Amino acid sequence: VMILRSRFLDARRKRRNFSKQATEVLNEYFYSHLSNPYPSEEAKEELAKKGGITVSQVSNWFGNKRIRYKKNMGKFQEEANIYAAKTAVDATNVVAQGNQASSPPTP
Amino acid sequence: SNHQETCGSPSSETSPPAQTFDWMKVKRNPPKTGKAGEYGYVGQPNTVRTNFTTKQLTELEKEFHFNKYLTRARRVEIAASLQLNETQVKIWFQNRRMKQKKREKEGLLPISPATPTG
DNA sequence: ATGCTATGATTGATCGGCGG
DNA sequence: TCCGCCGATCAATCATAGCA
Repeated sequence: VMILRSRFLDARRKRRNFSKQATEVLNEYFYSHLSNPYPSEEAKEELAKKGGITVSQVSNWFGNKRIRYKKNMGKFQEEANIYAAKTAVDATNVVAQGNQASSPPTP
Repeated sequence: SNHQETCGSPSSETSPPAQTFDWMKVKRNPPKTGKAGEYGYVGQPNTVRTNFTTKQLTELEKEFHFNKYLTRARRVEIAASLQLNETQVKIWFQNRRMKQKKREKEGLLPISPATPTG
């Protein structure tokens, strides 16, 4: 078999989990835009900058997050509640929202 | 430059952030890549992503370095040569071009301004 | 060490929009 | 009207990281 899957073991060999900061920023955006978690290219750049990761990584993160979220919504309820409380800027009621989707109130 | 999509029918709005929005219901149609071609016809859509062999990938890569874009004629040749559909060859080249574009873009400023956080 | 889950990356293929 | 391409995304899978 040899499982030609070898693929020369691409680059995904050694990966590092994102920092707490990055994960925090990404989740905040995701759950505060749960009705439409599709950040624009511009928003991705913003998130990438804040999280200290690349735009591609932001895209990958959202891609994985969306798929895994809808695949098993129940598993994310707890997480959803946590972030929903942090920032509630759901687009379902966006009418005249200003622009504060990002500005963690210093505790 | 994308869809807007308004929530379909989240049911009760007085519930926690557990609503079901349209994007959660999105479903892709199964691939119509009726591989086969060797022993005849296989009307049964693959339903699964085709796994290209190392050989096929090597040939496609080689061709890509020669030409980033394919002509109809060339596509037919390669498809027959590698026993793939013309569509698969076409799609492979499109994905390959996008991949190249991404690589070029990243290999330009992946250098982040120091991150002492480790 | 062993086993399972979480997660980032890769990639064949789809979706919608454009242009020829 | 049909076809190819682009850009974004989906969906399945790979391989490793992390935890018990």
